[in-house]
Amino acid sequence: MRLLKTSEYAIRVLSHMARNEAERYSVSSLHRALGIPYKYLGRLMRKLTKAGLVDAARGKTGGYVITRPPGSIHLIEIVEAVEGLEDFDHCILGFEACSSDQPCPLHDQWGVQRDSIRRMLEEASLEDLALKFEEESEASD
Amino acid sequence: MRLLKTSEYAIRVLSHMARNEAERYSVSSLHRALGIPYKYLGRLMRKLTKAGLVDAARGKTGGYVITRPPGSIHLIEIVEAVEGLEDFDHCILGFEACSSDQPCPLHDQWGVQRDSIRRMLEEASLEDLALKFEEESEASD
DNA sequence: TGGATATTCTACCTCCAGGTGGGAAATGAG
DNA sequence: CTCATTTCCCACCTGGAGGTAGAATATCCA
Repeated sequence: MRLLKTSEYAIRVLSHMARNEAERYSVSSLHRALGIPYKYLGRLMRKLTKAGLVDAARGKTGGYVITRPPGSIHLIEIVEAVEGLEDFDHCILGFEACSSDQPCPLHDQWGVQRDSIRRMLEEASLEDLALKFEEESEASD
Repeated sequence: MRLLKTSEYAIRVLSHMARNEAERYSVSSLHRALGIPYKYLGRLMRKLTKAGLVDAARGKTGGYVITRPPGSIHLIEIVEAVEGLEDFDHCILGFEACSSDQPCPLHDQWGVQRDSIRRMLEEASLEDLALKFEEESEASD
């Protein structure tokens, strides 16, 4: 009952980048700021680039930038890009045929839970997260 | 956002066994009834034996039997025996320090979801599942 | 007593997430 | 031009989930 670690990483990276929308972040600066393993982070950023969430520039002044306004990027999109959403349609008891026609004993209950989680990820934007993080760092001053 | 396949297997096996509380089920009969890979199922049954959920008997009339009344065994116990409950205390954004004192942006929302799922698994017993399965097989007659 | 049927054990295998290492290729600064 | 900094691409390693193979051990029954 959790996201893949890579999805967690992706959300943390992007909400960090959302605090300065226009700034170019290098892998090494993100690594220093967030403590995510350097090499692994590089591969993750490439993945986010291919997914169109960030833009990459090589060379000395290169780095990554968010492609769209943070308010328009919701967590569900990040999760989808990194690990896909297949598991959100998965029966909690693993029955292939489970559906509203042929429901497993927990079908309805689990459906409510799953939709609720999905809605949470659909409604939370990077801007929301970035703002909350701002508040926290101000509070700790 | 799903249980391990092994937890799904375990729930299916045990709710099947719950339909005839006193019967001894061999691995091969469970394999035939449920389609779970034979050898893998053997290892799972050994695990459930060590967890105390079933009792094993060797030899010609041997097999497995549920140790306690199905109404007293809840899904959360099965999940705990197979995959543990660590992930149920895990921050949705993966922050180590995330707590009510130092909440991540989604801490409260995710807490509600997580507790709700946990409660579903705590309240559903093997007896409940077995009864529902009975209803289904009657309906398909 | 011996065979048939059952659990049990050890050892492997494949696949994927997570993580590491070495070097390419691109690009701006000096 | 040269060099440092960056992204990019390659191969590899580890651990765990899921799955398979073969034999050892225990028990009933004829």
